[in-house]
Amino acid sequence: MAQLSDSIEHFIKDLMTEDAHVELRRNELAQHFGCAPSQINYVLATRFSVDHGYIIESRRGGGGYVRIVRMQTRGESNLLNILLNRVGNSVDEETAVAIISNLRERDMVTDSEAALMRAAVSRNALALPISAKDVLRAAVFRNMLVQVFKNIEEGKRHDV
Amino acid sequence: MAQLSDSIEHFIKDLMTEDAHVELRRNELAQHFGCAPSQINYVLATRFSVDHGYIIESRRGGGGYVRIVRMQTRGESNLLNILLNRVGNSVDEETAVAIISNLRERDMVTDSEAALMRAAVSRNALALPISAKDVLRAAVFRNMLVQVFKNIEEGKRHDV
DNA sequence: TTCTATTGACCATCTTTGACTATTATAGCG
DNA sequence: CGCTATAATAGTCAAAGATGGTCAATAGAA
Repeated sequence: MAQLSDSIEHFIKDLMTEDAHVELRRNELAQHFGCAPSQINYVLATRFSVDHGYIIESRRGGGGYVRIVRMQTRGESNLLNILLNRVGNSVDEETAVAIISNLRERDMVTDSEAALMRAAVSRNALALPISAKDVLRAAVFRNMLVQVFKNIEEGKRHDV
Repeated sequence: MAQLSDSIEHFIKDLMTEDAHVELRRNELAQHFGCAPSQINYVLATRFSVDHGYIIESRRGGGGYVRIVRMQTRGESNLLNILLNRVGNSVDEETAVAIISNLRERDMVTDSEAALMRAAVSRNALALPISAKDVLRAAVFRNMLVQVFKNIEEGKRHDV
């Protein structure tokens, strides 16, 4: 069944056969397919999620865009999902630190990056008068994990 | 998608590759880009703020000008204190992002590190059912700032 | 029925413009 | 020379324009 969503999905994937990322105008794409703009979001959410190995970035306003970035196609994208799952909605510092060490051992982050991540999830960073520290840490950490994997795919690790 | 604002930003930064400051006529620049003069102010406000590491000086009337100066600091430990102070107990995302881009421009963090930091302070990371997001962001961010400087100190930036 | 897909109304964010304001230099006047 | 009018600049701010995001209701497929 050539659903609209499927067509849009294939259209985008065709655009990505060369490059690991595309940038497009949500409204243009919607117009091209004669559908509501929010349909594009639906496709992105259901077919280009982190689980599927993609990351979406976007910007509103004049000159706005939606960028779709493909992450690993091999075992590691699976690793990201495992880690995100492990983290879930709440992690303690010990676990987070362990995961970071693991990423370092796999050489997926540099020493500096690992240190930065530890800084962000440390007790100290989250020493606030709120009780949900683990929840918070998980939210921050998840975001950073996704970022790490995106960097790897974009080949941005060996910069400067 | 070279936005007008982006073009103007790059134009100005190109002018500054040599010198740490440029002086220009607002109206001339606006005419060069075929836009309203106030557009220039918009670019200055959004891309050349103090948090981005620039200072704007200007003068009206005949022979008026706009001068853009890249801030310089004596020694990095001093900068750390300035930034920690700036962050204080609460920062909004915009400011945090500006500071991160400032660190990047000074080549004090790599692209990956900057991206990690952005991930940690993003709205998304802190999308929690608590109201004190800015406070929280400040806490996380302060910790990362300290770490950045520590990384530099330890000479660990130029890692594989 | 239940899961997936579509749409539309309403929201958030970023950019660009224009009308109005503020400041400074200079030419002309007394 | 001192004052004033005018011209030449730049600044502010709010409105309009240009995008994209969310979510709940509805429709369609399995």
